[in-house]
Amino acid sequence: MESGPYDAKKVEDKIYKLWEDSGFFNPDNLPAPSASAKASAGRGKKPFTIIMPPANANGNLHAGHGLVMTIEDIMTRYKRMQGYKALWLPGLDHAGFETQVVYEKKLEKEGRSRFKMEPAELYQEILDFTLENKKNIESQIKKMGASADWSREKFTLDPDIVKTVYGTFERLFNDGLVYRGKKIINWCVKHQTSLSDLETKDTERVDKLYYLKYGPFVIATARPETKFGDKYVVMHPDDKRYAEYKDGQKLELEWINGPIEATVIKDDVIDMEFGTGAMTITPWHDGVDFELARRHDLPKEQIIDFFGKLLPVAGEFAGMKITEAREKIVEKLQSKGLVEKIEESYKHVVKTCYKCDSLIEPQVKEQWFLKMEPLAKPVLKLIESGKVEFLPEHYKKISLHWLENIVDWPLSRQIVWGIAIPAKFCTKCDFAIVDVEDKEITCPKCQSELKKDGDTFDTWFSSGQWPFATLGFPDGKDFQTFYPTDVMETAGEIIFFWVARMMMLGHYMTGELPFKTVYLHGLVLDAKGQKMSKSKGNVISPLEIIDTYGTDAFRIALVVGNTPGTSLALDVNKIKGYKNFANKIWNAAKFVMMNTEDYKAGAKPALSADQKKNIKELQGLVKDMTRDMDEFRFYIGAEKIYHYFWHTFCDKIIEESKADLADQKLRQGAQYMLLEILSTSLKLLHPFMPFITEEIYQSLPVEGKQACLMIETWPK
RNA sequence: GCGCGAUUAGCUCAGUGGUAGAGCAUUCCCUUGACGUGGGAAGGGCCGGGGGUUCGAAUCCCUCAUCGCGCACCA
Repeated sequence: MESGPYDAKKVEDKIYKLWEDSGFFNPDNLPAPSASAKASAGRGKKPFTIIMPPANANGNLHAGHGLVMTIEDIMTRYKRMQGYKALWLPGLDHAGFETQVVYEKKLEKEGRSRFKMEPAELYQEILDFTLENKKNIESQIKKMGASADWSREKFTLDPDIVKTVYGTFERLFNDGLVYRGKKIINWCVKHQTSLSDLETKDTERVDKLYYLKYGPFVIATARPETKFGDKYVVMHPDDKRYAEYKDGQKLELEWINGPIEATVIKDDVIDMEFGTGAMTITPWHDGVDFELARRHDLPKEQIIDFFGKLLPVAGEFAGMKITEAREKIVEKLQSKGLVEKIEESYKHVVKTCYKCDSLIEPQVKEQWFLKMEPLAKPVLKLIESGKVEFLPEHYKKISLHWLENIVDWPLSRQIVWGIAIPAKFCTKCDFAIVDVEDKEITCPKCQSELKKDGDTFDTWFSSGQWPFATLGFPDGKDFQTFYPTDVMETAGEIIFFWVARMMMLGHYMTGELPFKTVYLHGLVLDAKGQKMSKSKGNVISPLEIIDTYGTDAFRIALVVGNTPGTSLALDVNKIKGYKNFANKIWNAAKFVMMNTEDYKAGAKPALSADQKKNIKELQGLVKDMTRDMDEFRFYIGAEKIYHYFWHTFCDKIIEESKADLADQKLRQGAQYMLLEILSTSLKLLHPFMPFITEEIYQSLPVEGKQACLMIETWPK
């Protein structure tokens, strides 16, 4: 060991290489567990599997990734040391929409636009960008010390993954679960694609509420620019104010661009308390209206195009952006005497795109949808019967609630960056077929020409199949060995996006839930508990932290006191504290080595009562910590070994051993005890701080050492 | 509107029925041979309020308050 303080930079890359060269990241290369370990644990070579959440290959590793890599590496290293055939399968995600958004920003900066590019050209550019970032992220994951099996690495666009995704789509289609529907979807005008409900967020806004005269009625609306096509006026059947008007009654009235014929509809979705209790409907641009029109079999007409501009139905306003049109339309209505009043500050909530904050324009569009209820039902039962464990537990209720109220999932995205939907439509009769082999040319119904679907899948459709797709479903050897996996560890934020869908798609395809335990971590926030963001300038970059404090310090700082599901306020002072701890470990090891140069490994020397007591105390810690690790309480296990190592081993045991070492009768016992405690502590610390513990282990003068600490047996 | 969390030392958080804990921060002392990235000591909390169950409550139940989040509605 070198003198001076611990220098992570000199150690980490070297040690990572040692591990990679050892081949032990690959569970197939792990040595059979020693007879004693096997007997005591009774586990033999049972597999333990974690599938890494595929990291988005569109930027650098952030602190959240750091946490994922740390927690999953801790689990993997712990199980590996316990003799399990531990597989941690790494992966990267093309991250469809997310990556396209990142790339579009880049294009914007360069003064370019995706809309001026050929799709194939855009795809190629994003592919190059993604592959470049993929390499980058991979090396950054390695920097975190991830003991993942890189020989099994998967990318969401790998041909075998795409094949699996297509197979799933085809099966869903054949089972009648995937259907093509002309339904209302969330349309992002900026990104020119539809989005699922999960990809939108609610934003509170203060707008004007206009009270407009609509024949004998007054209707309240915040969006007068959508009202051109409104030919139906709806009220509650029990509303006494409108008792004289009958369902289906027709009325002639003056509207924005002239006289129209309107029809009265009675429906009990109407809230009599709101506005005047009467409203007109715009089925093409409003979910509730769409549903109402469907129930009453009313026609739907598009008013706003996909770029947010008014269509010819708006007459003189056609071609105008809705934002400019609104005031002008109101002016016209006022001049016609059709405005009763304007409420100035109407507080309401609007849907916005979760990426660009622009207003979502509901549109009716032909899309592929996935029927969710039949997929959710069996999973609901399995969750209820406790077939999957949630950490923290309350995510169970949250998942059940979501699954019970699930809505169909729009799968189509109008972006190039993604897995193409393997479907075709008839150019004449619009009949849709799934054509995975890409060989159908004519419509099976009318023999007309078929056209390829130009859309791509929602990226979560492919990542939702990740656990079984990565393992080579249906007949790969790994699938037989490692599926279902043990733990799914990911961010609580994506419980619906990802975890719930993996359970549904996994169960549908394989008949089994894809994992037994769901461990959900919270957000990594800055020291003040604020969300990290570039604009706030409070982003903690893992790479800079690693450079300054070392990976081990970063890792344990991420874990101590971080209970599952709870956000973590990450303070550099905390990391600094653990850097000091790394140094403490280094120096304690140095002390032990300096004082055991003449130690003769072999027969166990006689120990004094104090020496025995110290070893016994350590065994108590081992027992405690093993239970903490088994129950996923890494936050407390890490703290225990930290506290023990520093304040018991260093402050008390080492100090007291100095006298023993000077006494020839006690020296051998002291040496034995120090080495025993040090080597056991290194094992206990290894999952949290793999680099420094491995580095010390490599020069430890003990018998029966393994090639590396990584495959040592977890103490008993 | 419904639901889910949180509320414990200055800060960040552990602790689910048995005499309040950790880390950081603070104060004082120590130029001791592994380490000053260190050592020793100290101060600091009616565990959000109220009520209940219990021999005993930070912990279980009810209720209120504040903060955060999710879902639904939103003409």
